[in-house]
Amino acid sequence: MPSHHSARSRRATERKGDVRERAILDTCEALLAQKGYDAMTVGDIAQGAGITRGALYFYFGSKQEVVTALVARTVEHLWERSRATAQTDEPRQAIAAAMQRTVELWNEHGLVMRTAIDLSLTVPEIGELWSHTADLFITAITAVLERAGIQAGTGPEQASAMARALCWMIERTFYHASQESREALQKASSTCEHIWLISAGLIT
Amino acid sequence: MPSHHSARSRRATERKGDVRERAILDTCEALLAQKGYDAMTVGDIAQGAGITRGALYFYFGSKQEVVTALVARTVEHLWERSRATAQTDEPRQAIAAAMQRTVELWNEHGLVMRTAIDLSLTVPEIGELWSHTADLFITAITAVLERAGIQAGTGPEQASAMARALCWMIERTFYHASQESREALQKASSTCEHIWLISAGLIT
DNA sequence: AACAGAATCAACACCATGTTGATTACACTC
DNA sequence: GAGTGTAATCAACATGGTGTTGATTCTGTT
Repeated sequence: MPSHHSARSRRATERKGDVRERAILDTCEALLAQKGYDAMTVGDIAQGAGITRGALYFYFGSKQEVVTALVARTVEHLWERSRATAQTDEPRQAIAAAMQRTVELWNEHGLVMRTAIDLSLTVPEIGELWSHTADLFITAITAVLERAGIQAGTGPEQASAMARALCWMIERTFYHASQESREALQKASSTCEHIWLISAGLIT
Repeated sequence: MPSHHSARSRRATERKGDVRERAILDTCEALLAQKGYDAMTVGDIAQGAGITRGALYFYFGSKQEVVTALVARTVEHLWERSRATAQTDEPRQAIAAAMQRTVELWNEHGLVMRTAIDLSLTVPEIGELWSHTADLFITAITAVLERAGIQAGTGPEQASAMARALCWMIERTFYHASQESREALQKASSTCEHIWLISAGLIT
């Protein structure tokens, strides 16, 4: 159990290890795209990063830890992006903006997001990360629904539960579409937006 | 590559191997519930079924093949059940019936269905089985939507695409709820039904 | 120069998968 | 009921990937 991550904070000059760590994560992302999680071996990652397996285990405790770090890095982006988005008052605009942002996120990070979803069950840490991310989205959707006049509350037909279902709809639809093509993703986005609008009672 | 599955059709008296095969699948299902796919080893399955690893490899070519067979067995049930359901003309009734049936399916086979979904990416055969199953549902949902007056067609806001999104919403919502409890499942069902009804324009 | 800690690697131990070849149980023919 | 082919079984092996260890080299600091 290496103590790296605890005190890796600021440092004037970038440590050599930080470069290596980035190289490892980058390679991991590339290999994930090429061969998928199972087929990708620790040796592959090390080789891709230009070091030996042993050296890799100096930075990360296990294969899962590498992927978890990669997911964490990506998820950080999502949060950042979410915060940056201004909260619009008008529900219709808010929905359009949210969907637009989601398309961008999946276009950029679709691969890692899919991997995160796949590993949520088997790697508890990743499950944690992802469910936290989902909660952010669900909260946002809930707010929009309530502003659109949907009754607040936790009953099965009230804002909170509906937001949850809509969130899963978007996740899964984008998950599949992002495997296809950008066009599929765009089309999927339209469909989800449409259902969201209807559910909010904003169109008939 | 054993030739079992090709000519295993009818036989007056049940072969000993058929019993074993069932025992293997049953054990696999139990272990899946206990430890999950990764933690479950071929040795565990064999032991649970009362045979050695070698014997297991006589019946199945690999760990993945065992799980695939288990998924196939379960999915068979789904299809059967789907066929058995009478097609109602009245959309509201059709939707209620479909959701009711879906709750039952997830109550009975939630574990295997979750595993199927998880392994869809990594095990192509399972992906095939599951996507075929999903197509059945999507077709059924499409039919209901059209009967309720949603415009037919493949555009992003027409019946087919909407049905797909609704299907994924149901799949994912039930996937999560079935990990919680029967009550959660029931509540999730209400929410999904509600959104489906709204999307079909049957309630405001 | 000398020391500390960061970084590296070759070699090893371990465990799960899948394979092989030899052996036993079973059903069916004559 | 002896004989024969096929179904079923298993112990032993080969392979390959993971994670560990201990010794060694680099790099910055005083």
